[in-house]
Amino acid sequence: MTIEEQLRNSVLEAINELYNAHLDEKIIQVQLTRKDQKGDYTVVVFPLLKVSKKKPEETGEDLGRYLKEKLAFIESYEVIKGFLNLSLSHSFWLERLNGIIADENYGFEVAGADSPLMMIEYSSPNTNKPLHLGHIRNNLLGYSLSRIASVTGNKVVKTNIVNDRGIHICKSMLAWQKWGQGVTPASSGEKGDHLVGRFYVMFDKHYKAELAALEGKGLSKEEAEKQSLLMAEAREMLLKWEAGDKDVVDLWRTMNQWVYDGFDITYKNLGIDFDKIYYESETYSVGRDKVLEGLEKGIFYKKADGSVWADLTDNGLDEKLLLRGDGTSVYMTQDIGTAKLRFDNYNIEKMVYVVGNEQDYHFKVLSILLDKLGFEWGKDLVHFSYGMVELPEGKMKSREGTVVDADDLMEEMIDTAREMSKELGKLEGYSDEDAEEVFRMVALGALKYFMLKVDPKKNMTFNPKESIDFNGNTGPFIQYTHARIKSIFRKASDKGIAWSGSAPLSVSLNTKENNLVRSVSNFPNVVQEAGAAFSPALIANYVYELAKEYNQFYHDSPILFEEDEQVRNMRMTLCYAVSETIKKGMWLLGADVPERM
RNA sequence: GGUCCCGUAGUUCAAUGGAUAGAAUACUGGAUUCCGGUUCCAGCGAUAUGGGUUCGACUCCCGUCGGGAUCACCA
Repeated sequence: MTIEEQLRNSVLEAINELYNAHLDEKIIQVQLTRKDQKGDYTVVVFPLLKVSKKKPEETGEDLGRYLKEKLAFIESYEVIKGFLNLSLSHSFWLERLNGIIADENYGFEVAGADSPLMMIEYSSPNTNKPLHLGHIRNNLLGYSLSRIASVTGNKVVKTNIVNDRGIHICKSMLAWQKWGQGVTPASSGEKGDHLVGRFYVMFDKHYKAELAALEGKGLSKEEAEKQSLLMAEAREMLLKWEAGDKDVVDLWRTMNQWVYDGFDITYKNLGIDFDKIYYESETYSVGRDKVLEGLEKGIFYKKADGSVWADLTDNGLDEKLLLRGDGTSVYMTQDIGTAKLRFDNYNIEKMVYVVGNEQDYHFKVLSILLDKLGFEWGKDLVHFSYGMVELPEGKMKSREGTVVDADDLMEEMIDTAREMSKELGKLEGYSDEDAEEVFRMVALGALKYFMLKVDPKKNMTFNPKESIDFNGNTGPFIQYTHARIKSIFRKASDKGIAWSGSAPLSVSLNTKENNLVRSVSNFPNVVQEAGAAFSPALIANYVYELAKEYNQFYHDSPILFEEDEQVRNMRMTLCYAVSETIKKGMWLLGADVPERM
């Protein structure tokens, strides 16, 4: 039972005994006491006034007296306005501290055999262009969420749907055929996804030129689009692909493989992975079958040109295209098939889609369509909708070439980390490989922390320079704090200063020490909240706060220089607990912490 | 135009309906015999706007203004 739960139960008891009343547990508010007040936990008295029928101060006083008497760990209390602030005894906190460091999984609720299964989809790239900054936020959110879910009592399957077919893929294939002159990643040394992306852009350029030429002849934009030969060729290619035309399929396989090889490198560098990958090319036909089935059952309808639609006007939405006039599938079609396959493959309790908020409408529709098709889980899908990433210079626009490539960004961040670390010169004795590993940790830690500290729902501005600053609310600042603690322990063994491995219960704590123990002790609550709210940002903000608190403690408390052995052991225990908590918190963000940096 | 999301210090971000709206950065001033000064302390400075609900509103409701997304035989 957590401290809050104990307090909440005791408050309920108190209300029962003092006022002969019963209240719903939910309205009892127990929270950590604000830093500027004396105390550890605060009970908000206002909601109790209706049963106490007394003034807030008197009610708080009643409650404080009762709790202090009943709970041995309450040392003192103070009532300020409508708030009852409880101070817990130092020996209680110290005992707790020892319990925390003895438990490797403190704060983590590991899944058992009966735990619910959560499937989390993220990344979901198209195989026509390389990953960019927006994908990075997606991947980091998905990966962090999966870690958080895995330590809040869920079995987790990380999944990815690769959008490897469709008209957009045909565009890059066509461009390569026409203008590629047989170039390959091997022949050019270009990373596969970048090479294919280049041809996608090339198609677009030629297509635009063709449209301009047609419009120059007096055609309207719509007419020009209809008459475009390039687009006609792309559409024809898609038809051939769906018909299984050997040449087209061979080319598709070859070019997709180039892209996969490229993606693998990017994922590896980003430090993320998947348990199960679905390919749209393998799921779209399942979706098409379901759509045709729905058509037979009269759930959907066909227009004169043969296209299949869902009428969602009863749901307050529009009509939605499910199959084109020529019978080929669209995005929605495959998502129906993918969902069906997943629920066939796994005993999914909760399906989470990490997809940007520009697709809010799409998922609303998907959910309704699945429901209409008779899947009882359709309406329970969770669209984890996150905001766009912008740069200090403004929005990324592919047309204007201001898209930040994921590989380039990571490389630049690593370069910066390398320069900064070399200036510090704390890596003497490290091999080049080990040092490079540290540069990577710092660069990626900076990127991940910066992206994840922001509420996922909101749009954000990513500032690469600011993110890797070793000062401020950044990943490197947190990593630095961890490295410094590790340095203390190295120094201790150099100097032959032993650590007893736990804190003596008899020492007293100063305010900063007390706050630190309380913060470390609160870690499990933060993890649970982050799991419930699907919010890595809560973890990030917590870890930062902890690091900052630690630095305040560190600044004015001698640790190894402390002469009182008992106090020294307590402080070293505290240091250890903080370093472990920072490490775990950063792990939940998918970030590593170095021993030195 | 319909629907949805968002407006908090100069800037980037916080705040389960709870106390005097917190940080970071920038700027100004200060600390330090030291275990990693990439530290610590102080100052400066904000809830777009008008109503409503509440003991209590950045938070919930309605209006106005501003920004974004979406409403594709793109994904």
